[in-house]
Amino acid sequence: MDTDSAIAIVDCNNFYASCERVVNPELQNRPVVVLSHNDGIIVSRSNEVKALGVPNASPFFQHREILERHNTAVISCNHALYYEFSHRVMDVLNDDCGANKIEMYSIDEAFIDVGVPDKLPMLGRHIKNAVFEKTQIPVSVGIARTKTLAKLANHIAKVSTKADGVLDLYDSPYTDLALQKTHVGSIWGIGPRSALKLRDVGINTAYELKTAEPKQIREHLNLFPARTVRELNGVKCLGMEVTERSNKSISHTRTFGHAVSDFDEIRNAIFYFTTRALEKMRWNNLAVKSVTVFMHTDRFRPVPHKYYGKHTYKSVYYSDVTSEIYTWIAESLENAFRPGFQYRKAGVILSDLVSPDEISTRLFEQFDFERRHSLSKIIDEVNYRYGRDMVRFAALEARGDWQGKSQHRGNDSYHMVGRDTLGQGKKFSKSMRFL
DNA sequence: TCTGGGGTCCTAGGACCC
DNA sequence: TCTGGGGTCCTAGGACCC
Repeated sequence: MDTDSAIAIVDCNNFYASCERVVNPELQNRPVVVLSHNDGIIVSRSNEVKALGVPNASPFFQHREILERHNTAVISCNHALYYEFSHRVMDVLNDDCGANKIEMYSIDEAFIDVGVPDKLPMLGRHIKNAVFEKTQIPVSVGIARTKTLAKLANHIAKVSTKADGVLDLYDSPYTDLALQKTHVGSIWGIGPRSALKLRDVGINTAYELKTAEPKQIREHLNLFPARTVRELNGVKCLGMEVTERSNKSISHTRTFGHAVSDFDEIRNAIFYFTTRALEKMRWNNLAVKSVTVFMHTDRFRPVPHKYYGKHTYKSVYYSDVTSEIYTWIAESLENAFRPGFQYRKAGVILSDLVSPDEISTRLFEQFDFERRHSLSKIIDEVNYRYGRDMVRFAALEARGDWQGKSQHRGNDSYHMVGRDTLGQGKKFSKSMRFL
């Protein structure tokens, strides 16, 4: 790792809300919120909504009134749309920003190793302008010696009118001042729990954390915050992760529209989740050895009986064959399910993933395995081309009472765009995370 | 009435072995 | 009453991120 090179982080402002504004310009002059699945919580806010004091990731119903009073556009999330814009933004960064290396960190953020150019602020300004010109998505750019400091620079660039979206702290005399003005909980990697513990030992600002004894930090927190302290001091501890890394787990989980206690209904949901997760797994060319099924009762409101059920089935070999993995899931489901509870949420997690070339040959079953493997692939293909679950196994009941509803769906046409562009996303598939 | 979903990494502690 | 110590592997849960 080049210890001198500067790291920029480019972060899209209010990404989901910004995407919605690009495709619907009438939203430009209105406050905008984007809601999660089932319209449960707010996952993206325009600046106007932030100014109203509505926090991110908070339940929509708690803020409905104030949002309506301010004529806020309320929109159900449309992931296909955000994927599409994510690719567009990443393409600009790839082609047009003097990058040595790019790490796509999330759907709306990328770290860029920009080497050691003469005029970093000018480069930052160029990146911001280029992305906006070509995608209409506003971004902020933070530049520094380490990822943690770059994140801080970005944070300030977003809120400071003087910075106007670009801040360079690479060799800046203002770095310590910026750290003094920043609450320790705003530092990347320091969450609410750690911030409380640090407060107990008299550390409140990022600057106090920077100048703390690493040993003292290790005594109170764990390894990661200790690394954060060194990063605040300009020592690179977190490198660029440029190479594609395959997922360590793939999951599909949902909160039900209402409480469900019937086994068959839970079973339908679980097999539906499994099917979605397996599609994603095969799309990423992976096979699985461990599957987990879980279900639990309502976390937020009192129920007669609480229950958190979970079971992991560990196979002795890997597979990517739907019919086979269904039998593992069925066993986990039987183990995790207890009758008599009001379930509110359930899910499936695939872990212990590996690419199929590494699957050891199963001599005695080889023929049958190959045959079923091809069948799974064919079903994926048909569903991809003609729509979800056009072809499916008898175990899968696609629709059920358990499904919730999104009330604020807008134009659905972008769902097709998402499908068409799935392939182009491959090179960025490494650490895709979703809000 | 209405409280998300998809990830990663780290650690403490139990089980087991010699 | 006495009742090792060191190593490894596994797992559940915590913390964090977007």
